[in-house]
Amino acid sequence: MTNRRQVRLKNLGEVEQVVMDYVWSHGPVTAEQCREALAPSRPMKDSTIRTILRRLEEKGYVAHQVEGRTFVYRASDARQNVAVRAVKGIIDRFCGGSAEELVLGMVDNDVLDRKQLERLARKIAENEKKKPGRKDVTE
Amino acid sequence: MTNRRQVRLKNLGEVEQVVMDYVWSHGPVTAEQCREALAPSRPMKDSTIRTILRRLEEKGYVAHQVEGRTFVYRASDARQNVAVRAVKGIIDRFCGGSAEELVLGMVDNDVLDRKQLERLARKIAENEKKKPGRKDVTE
DNA sequence: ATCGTAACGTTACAATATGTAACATTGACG
DNA sequence: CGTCAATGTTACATATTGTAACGTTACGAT
Repeated sequence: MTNRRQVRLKNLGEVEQVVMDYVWSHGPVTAEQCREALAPSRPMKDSTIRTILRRLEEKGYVAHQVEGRTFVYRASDARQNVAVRAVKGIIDRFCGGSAEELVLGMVDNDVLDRKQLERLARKIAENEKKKPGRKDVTE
Repeated sequence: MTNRRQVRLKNLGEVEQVVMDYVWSHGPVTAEQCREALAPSRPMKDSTIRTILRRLEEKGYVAHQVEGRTFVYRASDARQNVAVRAVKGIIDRFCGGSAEELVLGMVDNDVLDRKQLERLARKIAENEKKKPGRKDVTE
């Protein structure tokens, strides 16, 4: 069985978030590319962006590989999976593990409307017919 | 229409989380009650717990009212609503606002399984017929 | 009225997290 | 061999979080 335990990702600071957004939307980048791209809205010295990237790597958000003699950073995991893990953390901390209650709350709070939820249910159901029994634990 | 903008709640530290869990599960408490209840697992000096509660109030998680000459603290909002707001924050930061995508990801990651989702859809649909436009989460 | 004490007010301090960056080293290339 | 790009190392200010000492105040018993 695959390892279910996901590393608890630490929270991101403001700039760290900005950098991650860039990495997620642009794919593998070097520190310099990153710096230049963010310069208009967020001017940073070379060493600054490198520190950020290094810390993001320590936190597990990105990984780098050496290409020639430059570091190319890429996201360790898709944005959405990170989001899901973050939500998982919230569920553990606030809801005693009940995701169902949370989603119910999301509907009640208009984070997710009924139409969306129903559409989701249908979509999932269809998907289920085509490729049945994907890693589902129910019975 | 009522104000939809909720104050962005700051994250909780470890002890802060513990204290909030206590307040959420036991209702209004004084600093002393809180201290005594948590003492077994988390011994704290009187001034310590009071500092925590004060900070929680600054962060908007609790509010106090004076009862005689004691402060009685109570949660400003139900645990579940806080969870939902936290998730909302995640959606903004990671998913560009798409809650639907997030929930889909939750299904893919077994945070929420298909049966739960379908049950939710049904529940919501039923509820919709009886009292359309329900609001508020009963904790 | 006085005083002990419960309850709050104020201030502090260490550890960590976060943003920002200077300065040092090193290796490929002209 | 020297330059320069790219990385390595170290620093430092601010904010957050956990923990707590010390100060002030006023209710209630004597």
